[in-house]
Amino acid sequence: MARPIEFNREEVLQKAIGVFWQKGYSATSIKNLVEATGLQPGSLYAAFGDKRGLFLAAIDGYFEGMKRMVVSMLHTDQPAIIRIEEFFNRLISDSVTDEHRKGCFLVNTLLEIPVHDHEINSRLQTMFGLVEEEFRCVLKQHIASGGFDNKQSPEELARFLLAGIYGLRVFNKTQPDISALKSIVDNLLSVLRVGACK
Amino acid sequence: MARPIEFNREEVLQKAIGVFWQKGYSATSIKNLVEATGLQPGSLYAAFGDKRGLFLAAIDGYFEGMKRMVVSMLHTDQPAIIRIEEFFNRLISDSVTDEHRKGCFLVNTLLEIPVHDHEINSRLQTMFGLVEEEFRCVLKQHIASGGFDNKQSPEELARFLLAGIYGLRVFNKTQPDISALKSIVDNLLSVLRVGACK
DNA sequence: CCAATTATTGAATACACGTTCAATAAAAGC
DNA sequence: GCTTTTATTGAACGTGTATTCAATAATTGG
Repeated sequence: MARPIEFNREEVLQKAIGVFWQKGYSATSIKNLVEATGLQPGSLYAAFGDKRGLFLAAIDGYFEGMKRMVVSMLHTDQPAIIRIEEFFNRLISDSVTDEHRKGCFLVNTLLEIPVHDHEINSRLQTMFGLVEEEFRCVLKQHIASGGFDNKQSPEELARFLLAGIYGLRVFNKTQPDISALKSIVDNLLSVLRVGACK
Repeated sequence: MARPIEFNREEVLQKAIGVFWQKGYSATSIKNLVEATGLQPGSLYAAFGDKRGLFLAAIDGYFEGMKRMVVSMLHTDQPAIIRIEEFFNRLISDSVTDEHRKGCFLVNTLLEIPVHDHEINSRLQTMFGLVEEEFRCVLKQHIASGGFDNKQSPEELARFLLAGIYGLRVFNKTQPDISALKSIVDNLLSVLRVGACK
């Protein structure tokens, strides 16, 4: 027995993600968000608290999509090493497809927000930690199937691949060149095969 | 025959770099800069035009220091591969030393500023291009001295190392752990040695 | 149809922003 | 010492900011 909410929260959130993603937190104004979402300030504040609350919701919403992508690429029935290759191929095609070259919203946020902002940074740490764990898991499977010798620990390699993702996303900002990205990925993945030539 | 300037432009610029580096462009206010430099708004505007002008000067000033560092590490009389190793060791020690974990000012800026800002982005592209060229040069020397076979082009490897730097700088924001950084660098540099086991 | 309840509106608020500029101060030439 | 020139000051300006809130609208239960 009350007036019902007129907007779709998920749609509004996705539009807000788009704005924060493209402009960053500081450079995004409430006016930008009002225009992008079609909601008035009051409705935005009723739904998300304040600008920071909406930003936190945007981070979480973005990560949901990212997690779905990571899981869908890394939990197939193909050999572990192929799954990792396909993951990086997907990363490349997403990078070159994105005409605004926004990169990864979470990486952008990581570099924008000062380290003393623990609320945001611990969130990001958890999120990247989950991706790292996915890689560890796949790498363990790869090792279990005789992928490479035990000189290479899955922990170490997962970290290396994570840093590789970071490197690719930043690189794509300066040189959005598909063949350059491919060559970087080739070199990245060559590390996974080094055990084979001992 | 006029009143002389009272401040040291270089000192002021270094202080401005510090502020922009820590907070980013958008989140830095003129008030922040006034407090950090000790100059009043008018003097700041007389010396650098406006906020953006001061930011551009800050980028340039930062790159000067960076270039000096890169050249000093990469132009020694040691073997090429050792110079690259020492460069990355320096990168690690700088990363763990920096208590505010500000990372690289230029990488931060690259991710903050939208791609359509050509003035800033072309500057950054040039700067990173110069670093890449330094690596290419060292890698050519390494190849010339029989470092590895010709399957590995210096162009490709220089790009890979550049992406490696990006990866390390971002990684350090989430996990400022020296042993993790070292292991990433080990894996990075292992790519340079892969030709040896063919 | 009439409360009761909640959503929406968008003007209003208080403050922070980047920038300017008239007033003042400090040096040098004559 | 007076004029000229330029640097410094910091208040003032207009605009933009995030946020609030009284007024209004839409729905439901009685």
